[in-house]
Amino acid sequence: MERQDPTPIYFRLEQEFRRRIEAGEWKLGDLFPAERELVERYGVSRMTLRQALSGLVADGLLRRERGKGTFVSGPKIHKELSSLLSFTEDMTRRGKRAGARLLDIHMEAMSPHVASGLGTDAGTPVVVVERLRLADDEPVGIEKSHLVFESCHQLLEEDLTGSLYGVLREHYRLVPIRAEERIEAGPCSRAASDRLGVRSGSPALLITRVTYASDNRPFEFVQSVYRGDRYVFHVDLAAGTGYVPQSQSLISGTTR
Amino acid sequence: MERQDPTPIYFRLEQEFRRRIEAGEWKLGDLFPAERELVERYGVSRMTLRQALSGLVADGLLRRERGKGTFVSGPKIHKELSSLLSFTEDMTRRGKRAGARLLDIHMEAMSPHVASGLGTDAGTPVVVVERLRLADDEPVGIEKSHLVFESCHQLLEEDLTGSLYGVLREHYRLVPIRAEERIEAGPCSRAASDRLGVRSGSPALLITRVTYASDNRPFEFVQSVYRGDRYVFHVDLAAGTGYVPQSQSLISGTTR
DNA sequence: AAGTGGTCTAGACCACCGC
DNA sequence: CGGTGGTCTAGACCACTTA
Repeated sequence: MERQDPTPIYFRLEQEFRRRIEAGEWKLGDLFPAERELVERYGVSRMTLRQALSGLVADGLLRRERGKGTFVSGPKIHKELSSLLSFTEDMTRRGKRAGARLLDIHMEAMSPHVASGLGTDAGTPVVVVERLRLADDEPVGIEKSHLVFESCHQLLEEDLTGSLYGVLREHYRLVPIRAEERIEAGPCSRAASDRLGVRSGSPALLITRVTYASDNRPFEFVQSVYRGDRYVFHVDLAAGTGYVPQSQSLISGTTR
Repeated sequence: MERQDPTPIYFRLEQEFRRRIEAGEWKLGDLFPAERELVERYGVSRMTLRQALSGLVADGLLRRERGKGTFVSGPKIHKELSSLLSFTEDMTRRGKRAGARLLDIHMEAMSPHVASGLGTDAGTPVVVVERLRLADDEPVGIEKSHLVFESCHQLLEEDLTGSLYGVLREHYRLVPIRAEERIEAGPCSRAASDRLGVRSGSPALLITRVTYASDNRPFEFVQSVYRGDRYVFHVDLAAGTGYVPQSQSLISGTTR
C-alpha cells in the first residue's frame, strides 16, 4: 500500500476487502485468507491487518473461528448498511423517492424534557424543525427535530426538502455517528392522522431519538410518528461494540 | 495487572474504567487521564490500553478529541446497556419481574420464509418455541422463536419459563452477539389480542428478528407481537461498528 | 514546543484446532 | 505437530490543539 495517500492503511484494506466480498469473490462459508498470509501479501503488520478485518467482522461480513480460520459470512445484501440511516438514505435503499415538506421551523428555548434527552441545560437555544416525510410523494411520517442552535446557526435559511443529515454534514460538518431510540406502537394522534391521511387512532410507530455527532456529543432530539401501514424500521443490534474476549464471554455472561 | 488471571488485560481494564465512571468518579465532561499516563500507571502497552478505552468510547462513556484529550461523556444511566438485551434482561433493568408462559413447543421442518431469514436451507429441523411474555405477571407480548435444532438438541426438555437466552447460554454455550430486527406498528391480530388481553386491532409492535451467535452464525428467527400500551423498545444505533478514521469520515461521507 | 489522540511496526507468546 | 486466531509489547511517526 502506497503511503502517499493519507488515508489510514487499515481503512483502505477494509474497503478493499469489503468490495471484494460484496463482489462475490468468495462464496458464503468460504475460508478467507489467513491473517499472516494477508500480512505478507500486503506488507503490513498484523495489528493493522486485524484492525481492517475487525470492521468486517463487526458488520457480519466475516466470522472468525479460533484455531480454524476466518470465514466469509456474507454478503448479506443490506446487512452492512443497516444501522443509522437517515430517512432519505433509508428510502433510497428501498427504491423509493424520499421527500419532505417543511411544516414548521423556528427557534425556542430548550424544554426540560428535550434537555434531559440531550444531557444539556434547559433554556439553551434550539432550532425546531418539523417536517412531513414522503415516500414516492405519499406521506409516511412526521418528524419533529430539535437541534442545538450553536451547532447549526444558519439552519433556518437552508433548503430542508431533502436530507436534513445531508445538510448538516455538508454545511456544518455534523456527522451522526450514534443514536439512541425509543420505539413504541401507539394510536395515531388526531393532529398527526390528518396530515398522514389515516384514521385517527390507527396503529403508528412512535419514535424518540437522540443523535450523537462524531465527537460523541448529542446534537439532536427527534420525536417522530410513522404510519404503521407504510413504514418498517430496520435495526442492527450488537452486544457491545467492542471486542468480546473469547475466554470470558461465557463466564462473565454479559450481554450488555 | 497480575498475569495469572487468564482474562485479557484490556478487558479487565475496560471493566475497571467502566465501573469507576459509572460510580461517578469523574463528572460528565471531565478530562479523563491521558493514554500515556494510564499506560505508565497500569504498566501496559499503549495498544492494550487503547483497546480497553475503545469499548468505552463505543458505548458512549468516553469521547476522544484529537489534540485535546479523552473526556467522560457519561454515565448516561441506561446508555451502556441498551442494545441486544433479552426480554428478561430488559425487564429486569426496568425493575419489572419478567416471566414467560410456554404456549407451544415442537419441532418442524424449516419453512422457506424462516430459512431465507436464517440463510439456511428450507427443511432443516427447527425447534419452535412460542411463549407468552409477562411483566409483573401481566401479558405484554408473544414471542415465536425458531431455533436451529442442531444447536440445541435438548431444548424440548428445558425449563423455559425464564430467559431463553439464559438457557441457551448455560446449556448450549450459545451467546447472542448480534441481531437484525424489522420493527413495525400494526393492528393486533385476533389470536394475539385474546391472549394479550387487548382489543383486537389495537396498536401493537410487530418485530421480526434474526439472532447471531458469537461465531457470527444465525441461530434464531423470532416473530413477536407486543402490546403497544405496555412495551417500549430501546435501541442503540451506530454508524458502522468499526473505527472511523478522522481524516476520511467527512470526505467519504459514509454513514453506512 | 509540548501534549494529545491516531496510526503503524515487527516481533512475541498463548489457546485452540485438525491432523 | 503446524496452522489459526487472540492478546500483548515497546517502541515509532503523524496530525492536531493549546499555549
